[in-house]
Amino acid sequence: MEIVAVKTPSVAEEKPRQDKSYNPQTIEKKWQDKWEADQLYRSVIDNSRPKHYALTMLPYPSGDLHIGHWYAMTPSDARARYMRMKGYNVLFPMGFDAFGLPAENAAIRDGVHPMTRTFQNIERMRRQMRSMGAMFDWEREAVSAAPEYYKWTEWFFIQLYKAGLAYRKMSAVDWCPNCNTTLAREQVWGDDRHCERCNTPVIKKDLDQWFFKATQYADELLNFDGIDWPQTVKTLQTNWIDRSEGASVVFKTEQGDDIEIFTTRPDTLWGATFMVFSPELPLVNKITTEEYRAAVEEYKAQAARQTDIQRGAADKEKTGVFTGAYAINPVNQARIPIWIADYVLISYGTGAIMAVPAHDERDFAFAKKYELPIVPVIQPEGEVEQGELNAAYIGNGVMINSGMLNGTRVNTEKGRKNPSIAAVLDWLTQQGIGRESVNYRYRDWLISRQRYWGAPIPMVRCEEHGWNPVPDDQLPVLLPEDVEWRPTGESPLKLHPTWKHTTCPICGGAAIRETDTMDTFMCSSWYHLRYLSPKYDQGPFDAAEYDYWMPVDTYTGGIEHATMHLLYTRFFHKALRDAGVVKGNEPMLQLRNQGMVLGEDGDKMSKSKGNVIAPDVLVNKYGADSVRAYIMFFARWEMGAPWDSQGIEGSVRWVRRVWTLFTDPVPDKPLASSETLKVLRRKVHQTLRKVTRDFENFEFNTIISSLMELMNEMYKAREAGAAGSVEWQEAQEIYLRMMAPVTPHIAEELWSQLGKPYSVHTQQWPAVDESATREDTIDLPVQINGKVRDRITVPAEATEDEIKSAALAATGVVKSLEGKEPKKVIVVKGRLVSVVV
RNA sequence: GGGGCGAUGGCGGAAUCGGCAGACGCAACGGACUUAAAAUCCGUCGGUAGUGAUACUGUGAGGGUUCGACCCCCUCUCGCCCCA
Repeated sequence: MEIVAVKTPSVAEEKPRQDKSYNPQTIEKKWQDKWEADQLYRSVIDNSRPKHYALTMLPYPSGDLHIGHWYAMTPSDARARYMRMKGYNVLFPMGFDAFGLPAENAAIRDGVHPMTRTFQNIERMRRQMRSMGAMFDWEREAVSAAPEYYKWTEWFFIQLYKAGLAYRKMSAVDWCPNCNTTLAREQVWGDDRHCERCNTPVIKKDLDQWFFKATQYADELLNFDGIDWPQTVKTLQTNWIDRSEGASVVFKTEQGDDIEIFTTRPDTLWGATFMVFSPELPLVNKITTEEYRAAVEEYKAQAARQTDIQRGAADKEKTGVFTGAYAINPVNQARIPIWIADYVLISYGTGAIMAVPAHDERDFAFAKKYELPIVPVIQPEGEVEQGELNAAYIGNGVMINSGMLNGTRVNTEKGRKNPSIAAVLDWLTQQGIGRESVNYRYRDWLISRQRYWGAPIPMVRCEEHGWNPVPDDQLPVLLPEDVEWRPTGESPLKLHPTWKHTTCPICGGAAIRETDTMDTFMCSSWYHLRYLSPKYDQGPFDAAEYDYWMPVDTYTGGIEHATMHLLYTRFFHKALRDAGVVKGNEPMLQLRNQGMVLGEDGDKMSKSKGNVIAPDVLVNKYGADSVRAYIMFFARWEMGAPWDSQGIEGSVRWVRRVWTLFTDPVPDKPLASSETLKVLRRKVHQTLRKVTRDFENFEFNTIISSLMELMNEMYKAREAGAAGSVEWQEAQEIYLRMMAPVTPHIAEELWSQLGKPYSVHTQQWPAVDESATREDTIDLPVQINGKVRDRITVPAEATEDEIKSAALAATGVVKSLEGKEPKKVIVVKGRLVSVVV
């Protein structure tokens, strides 16, 4: 018999918690319905108010809203609400990134059509999102898999094509044999180069594919002027593009074909004693001599098998084989052997390098192993003679063995800042041997996917007229609904009996449609534009809406998209700008990244680990307000942290204690002293100042702490008889307005119970009364040689001399000084007094 | 191997410009209420010594700058991310 140990939560645990009077289930439903009926969150153009476009990354409709979605969305929602109360006309839309592999893979598994599944999932997630109480304007919802959306994704493809930014090329691409599709470079992960979706190691495959000329924008993408983005994202994008300055130099081979190489160190050209080609370089076949052909073929086969391991890893032993061929070093006519080695990658530069073993570590290791010549061309300054090198020399010095450029200084600067490089660049140009050039690791964007569930690439090919875009009046090219799901490696659209047959837009003759679909990053590169006018059919967006709302003022989402979505969308915007479709240089002015919620075990949440936290269960148990509060409270937003099921109790208590504070009958007490009321008012305005600053800075956790602190003070003031005073009333009104962005439902309910006008969410954010925040007296610690020995209380406006004498007169100070004369007394106003003896 | 980010009580975290380290919360412990439990309320809560006031010590480790360092500088250890 099987023994099954299942941890089922007790029924009591799952049931909504009953409370005397606070019942989140009731009030949350009540206000959500009212807000919707009143269209409280409709955002319409209003030229009398400044606009604020707040955007949070749209989710993929995977089926259920995850706690991670809440973590991303509720603080963004709270801040959007805060901005609205600050007087901005706020747009905070939501939608779904609805094309993509998971739905199609599920269809292959169980036969449910991706469209059916996707739209069912969207319906469920919409419902779950409503329970969050977010201020999403659902009238502006956009779904990328809907024909009225992807019509314009196709249209954008055509605009880029017409602008000369889309082209078709046969190329070796990363191919996932499990997903049966190509992957962009950033969709290939890890040391073993696996597919980001299914973890299968990728292989290389040659296919004819569509690309966007993203590299044309490489330099502009490196410029982040005018946008407030986290330094880490800027660094990640900069490293991803990886611009390097150097020279392109043509080497002749004895077999006839020239080969151009890129080098960042043209000043070491005279030390190039051999060349290394990538095994995949087509030229290898041509130059390999008969004597070496067998060895070369064997090495190539071995290298191809190793695509799944780290070929270029620094700690890996370098291997390679000689091709039997020779090249001529153009600077000194030296005859140098050509090798192939797997540490030279076909994807970087031209797939071939000049090897300078004396001054490059990898080349040095290679030369030592295969006993190739090593010729030093940089001599450390001051040294006259070098023995045999036992390591590559990388530092400063002067050029030697370099003909007429001998004696030129070499430093460690890159590009023209290095005098030796500058001199060689000029010399190369003058001699016509090479030219100054810039190389990027960044590649053009591979758009084609051999899958069904994506936006069709709106191109047709005719024997006579080649590739042409589908005319605008025939857009969208609709996906056929009746397709076969067999994962064959061909696009399902290709196997469809009729779909691909069409006519040529030029001659009207028979033509064939492109049967690949677009990378879904194409859909998400412009969704912020579709939100502006999701039902508009004269163009991708309504120009009036664009002019009012764009650019996005605040964009929030995960940092994992740094080199993917966030880079694509910047490229896309710039390309559209040049195609005359949009204005401005950047789509999103301010970016902030949230961290990740981990499982309670500290691991990434996953179904297989069983550590997934379901927000629906929490909402049912505690109410959305408490869940929202805890999400904002439990970690630094940009850091994230493991979930803590016990920790949420603190936020639940806070919400309930606020309820009690506002709804319990006023205690029958004599009115509090004016001092008590003054202290209360001071705390209220100090808290308001802090909360305001924290909202500005996305510091959500301390917003909640400050509100908890103020609540504790209000409880004390209430005990002291503050209730009923003007100060108490002000405290209540400010408190609810501060709370409204965080816990919108309870704030609205208590606001209405106070008899204040609907809605709390359309109230002005309260203004800080700076005079109220000032303290009358201040406590200052007095340090003697850096150790706190006493504390003094002085009037807030005390002068430095008064503070000094008060400090020296303090009993603890006198005792510690033991009659010694202080050498120096430092008074830091409002902070402390430091006495040095 | 290179680059980036980080390390603060049992836990999550706070400390705005170099100025009282540990706000706020969780957990734990003690108490009140209750027939009892839950909930609620009050209190304690970095470590060591002490009945205690208090003293010493303490922000990954070691050093430096400074009247004063979680914060700035140098070296190192560990963790995460990106690139090789």
